[in-house]
Amino acid sequence: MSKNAEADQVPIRSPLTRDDSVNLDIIELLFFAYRDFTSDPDQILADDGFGRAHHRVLHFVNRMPGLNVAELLEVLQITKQSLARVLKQLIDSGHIVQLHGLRDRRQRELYPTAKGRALILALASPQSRRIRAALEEAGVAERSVIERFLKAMVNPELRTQIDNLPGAASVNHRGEQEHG
Amino acid sequence: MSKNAEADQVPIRSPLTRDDSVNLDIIELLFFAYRDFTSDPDQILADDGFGRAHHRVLHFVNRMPGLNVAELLEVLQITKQSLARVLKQLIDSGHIVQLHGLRDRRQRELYPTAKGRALILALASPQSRRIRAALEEAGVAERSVIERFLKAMVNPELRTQIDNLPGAASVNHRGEQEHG
DNA sequence: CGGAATATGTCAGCCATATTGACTTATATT
DNA sequence: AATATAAGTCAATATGGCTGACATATTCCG
Repeated sequence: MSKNAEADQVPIRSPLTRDDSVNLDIIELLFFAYRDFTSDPDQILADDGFGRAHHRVLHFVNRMPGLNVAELLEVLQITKQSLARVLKQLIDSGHIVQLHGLRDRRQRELYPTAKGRALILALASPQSRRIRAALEEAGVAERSVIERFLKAMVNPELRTQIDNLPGAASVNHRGEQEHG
Repeated sequence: MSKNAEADQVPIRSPLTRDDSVNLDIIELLFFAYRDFTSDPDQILADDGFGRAHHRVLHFVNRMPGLNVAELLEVLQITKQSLARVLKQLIDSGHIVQLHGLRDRRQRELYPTAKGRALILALASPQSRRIRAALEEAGVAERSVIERFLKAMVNPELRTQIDNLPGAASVNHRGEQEHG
């Protein structure tokens, strides 16, 4: 019953192209671009026995020092059980430290150490270089074009996450305004 | 000992911003954009008990019908063992069929069925819609700007993969734009 | 022809990252 | 004092990767 018993197992020989009403070029380019983009830091991370999950945690802790666990989970959109192992390793390795919240001692504020700051800079470096090279190579005069496009790709209800990042690109959309 | 015993477990309180010599905006936007971009098809895939790995296989088989297993592995940059389970399920479910190669009967040429073609279109639809909306919302007049940038993000030695795709965007670098 | 190389498939085990659900501990709120 | 909240933890499960080893069919080559 797992097999499909229908008669029409006929192979379709025509390639799906961009003219088939869907936007395959960019779909595909996003796949390739993101794959190679994320491959840069992998070697560096492997030296510490880390993976991409560690990278993301480290990134946002560096970006918003002092954020608590709930806020981090909100940004990453994962569960606390998923975060647990990764965060524990980053703390054990001395890349991140936890402090009790001042207002609320139940909360744990997460901060990078000098080691954690150094690592995220090392990880960002090749990615940044790749982006700079791509902008130049593609002849993109205004970086904001790319920023606006990428931001517009994000689910509207999650864009506040981006806006809340310190010094984040305050890229305006057309006709969209944030709500307090 | 696994713990870092150094004295400098001092929390760094200054956020890392774009001015810290690295290109954090776009790094971050790529993370958010890709996350939401890939989330679109997940619901549809789940209906068939599939995941993103199935999506990628289905995509490239639809894009280049008749490609063989080795070629597919080359494009996806994974091992045959990783591909095996996913491909088997897509064949069992009647989304993909295999034919013996004509020149070389050892090879298996992979083709989508009508069912497979229908599914990839269903998966591409929300992604395509998202891209179209983002281009408009960001006020991107020339789609080729985005295409050039994304392509330039790909490792040079892998760009031939993109160029070999049928009807792929023949995006020139260095701003020499031409459209279909 | 016969042996080597190749394309594919498969078995087994491992790892990383995610999930859900249930429960504990410390602290805050009412 | 009771309840709610923030965080941590244990257990089980799924997905999608990986390596290594080996089987089978087919092609290539001497």
